[in-house]
Amino acid sequence: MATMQDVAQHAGVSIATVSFVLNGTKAVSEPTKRRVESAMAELGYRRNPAGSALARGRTDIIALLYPALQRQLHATATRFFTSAAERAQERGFSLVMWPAANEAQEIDALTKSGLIDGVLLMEVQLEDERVEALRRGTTPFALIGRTQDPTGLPFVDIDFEQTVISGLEELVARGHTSIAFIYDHSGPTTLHAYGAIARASRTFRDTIAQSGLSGVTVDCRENPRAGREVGETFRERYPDVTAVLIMNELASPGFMTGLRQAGTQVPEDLAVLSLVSSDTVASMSDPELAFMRAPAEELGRLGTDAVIDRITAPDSPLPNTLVPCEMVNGNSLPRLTEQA
Amino acid sequence: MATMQDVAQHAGVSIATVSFVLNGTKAVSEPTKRRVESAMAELGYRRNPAGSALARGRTDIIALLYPALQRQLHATATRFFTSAAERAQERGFSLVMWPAANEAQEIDALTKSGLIDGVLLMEVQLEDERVEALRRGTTPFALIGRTQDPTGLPFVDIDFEQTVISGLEELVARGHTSIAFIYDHSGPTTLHAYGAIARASRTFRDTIAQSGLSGVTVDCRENPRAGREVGETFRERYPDVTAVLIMNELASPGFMTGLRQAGTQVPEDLAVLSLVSSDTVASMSDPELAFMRAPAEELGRLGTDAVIDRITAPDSPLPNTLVPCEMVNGNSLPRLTEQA
DNA sequence: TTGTACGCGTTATCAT
DNA sequence: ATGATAACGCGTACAA
Repeated sequence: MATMQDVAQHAGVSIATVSFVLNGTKAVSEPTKRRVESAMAELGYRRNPAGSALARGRTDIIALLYPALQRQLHATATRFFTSAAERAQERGFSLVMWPAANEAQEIDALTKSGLIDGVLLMEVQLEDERVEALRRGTTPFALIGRTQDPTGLPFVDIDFEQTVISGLEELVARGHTSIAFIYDHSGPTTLHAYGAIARASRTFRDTIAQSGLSGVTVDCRENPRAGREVGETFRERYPDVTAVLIMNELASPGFMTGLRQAGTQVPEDLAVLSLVSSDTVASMSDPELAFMRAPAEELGRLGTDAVIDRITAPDSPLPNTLVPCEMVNGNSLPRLTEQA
Repeated sequence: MATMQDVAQHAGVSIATVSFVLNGTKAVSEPTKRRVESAMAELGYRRNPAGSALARGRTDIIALLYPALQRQLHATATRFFTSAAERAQERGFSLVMWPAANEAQEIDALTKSGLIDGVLLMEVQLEDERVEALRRGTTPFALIGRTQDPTGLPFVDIDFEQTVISGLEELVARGHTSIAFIYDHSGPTTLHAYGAIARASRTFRDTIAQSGLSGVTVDCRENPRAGREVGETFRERYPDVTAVLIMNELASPGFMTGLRQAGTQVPEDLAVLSLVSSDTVASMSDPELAFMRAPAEELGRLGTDAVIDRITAPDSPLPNTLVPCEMVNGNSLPRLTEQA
């Protein structure tokens, strides 16, 4: 509750001097600096954010927008959040998770509220009205993910193209030539149609075509029950397929359960590789899933850096970093040595 | 960006009048009220939160503290968050999820920062230094959960006692007399030792003793892999047990997988009821788990109401509401009619 | 190097 | 019923 005024009196200096040592705004002689600092310590002084915000026109608060109301907040998203928050703190900002904000209207309300200096948007769709809303506005922002044409937008994203290619290589290295790709097809009419899926599925199709492999795509909604249904009929519907890439973290445990239910052995009858997943979910299945781990921590950090850079240096170049997933071995793929 | 000054000029009134109509502080004649309101609309005026916070000494921001860094943010927690945020908005507050804050020190930093009017604390342990920190401080708060002796603390919580009793009744009604209770025993030395587990396990023991049933408790860490290990050896280690209560959402899918791996049929060989869980996780297993659904939405609302009441009416009685879980049928219990 | 003084946007008191 | 105006706590020209 002590104010700068109190500190100034206690140290026998003016309020301006206190501000200078607090913010490093101007040089202050060592002795006075010490006096001020010990006065602050004694009084337990803390800067009042409201006063500071009013004077500077900034709050140093960043909102992480995640459409949790519709999408399940899965383990991967948690890792984004915590790493982003840590990085923000390192740079003197508070990053908090802001609820809702699924629609452009809510974005406008949030940005115009003045409470927020910047926005970090997750789960970006190919066509995303929230991105348009941010673009129209003046609040600094960055995307974790990207729209169809991210030109002129600051973003960091998973390198889905590279991830799918790497995943396919893992399968091909094990001799597979008939491969299925499972993901949620619900399409651009739903919230789930984010760029991740569009980019990954396109890469799958292109790579399959170029390499003379045989590939099919299989639809599966993002919940365990849907995964189970697909798993139960998979062998029957796709008898020639020997390997699966599944990019659907929430459905993957169900899928594995469904396979087992139908007597399909993994990896003997079917090899499975889960794309863009996490240790927690991968280890729910038996056998434990081999998976490509989402680089959540790194993207959280990079995303936070991107927003803060937009805030503090609006003229800095737009970041557009892509980070691939990292392969983690499980027991749902045959061992490579068998083929080598 | 329009200020009250702008609105006042536009409407031909004083800045004070604008404030009055904005806050309903004092009566204003209909005609002037209209003029002011249309001026606000035209200019797209929005109150500046920093200015307001400075003048009122309040920010109208509530922090939801969840130790996401150590604990997985599971589906149930998401439901808490969204319902709490909704309720806060209805009452004119912003509720945001604040990262970290696992330790008393972080609580102090947060509450003294002045950014926050109130705190809603989740995952409360029986002995919780964070609660002590809140108690020492002056920031209004409420708990979702409770400590060993919650006297004098504002809290809302799941009625674990009732939930366990109801769960046992479901099993007894199906003729089971030898029952296991699976949960994480890691104990008071870890973060996981929160009141939920302590209360539930005590109730289990007490009820078993009083009713002449046979019961055992089984340790299992909160991750799918641990669940699987327990599942794989369960039948062998506890051949007489015919029914299981499992209060460990993260481990439950692994447990079911482990049972199946070991050839243990559910519910024929073993009936399973998951306590304090969610649809998403319950439906990951096959057969789908019968479970007692955590009343997350209701607790989120009640918790938010509790904090806001502490803020706006510090003399109001301390809330201490308990809400039991609701039974949801799955396929992991035999049908009741078989026994009736 | 340090101090004075004004402005940031709102709220609330005290006049009128 | 409405208007002037003094806080609220901090940042920063501008002065000294």
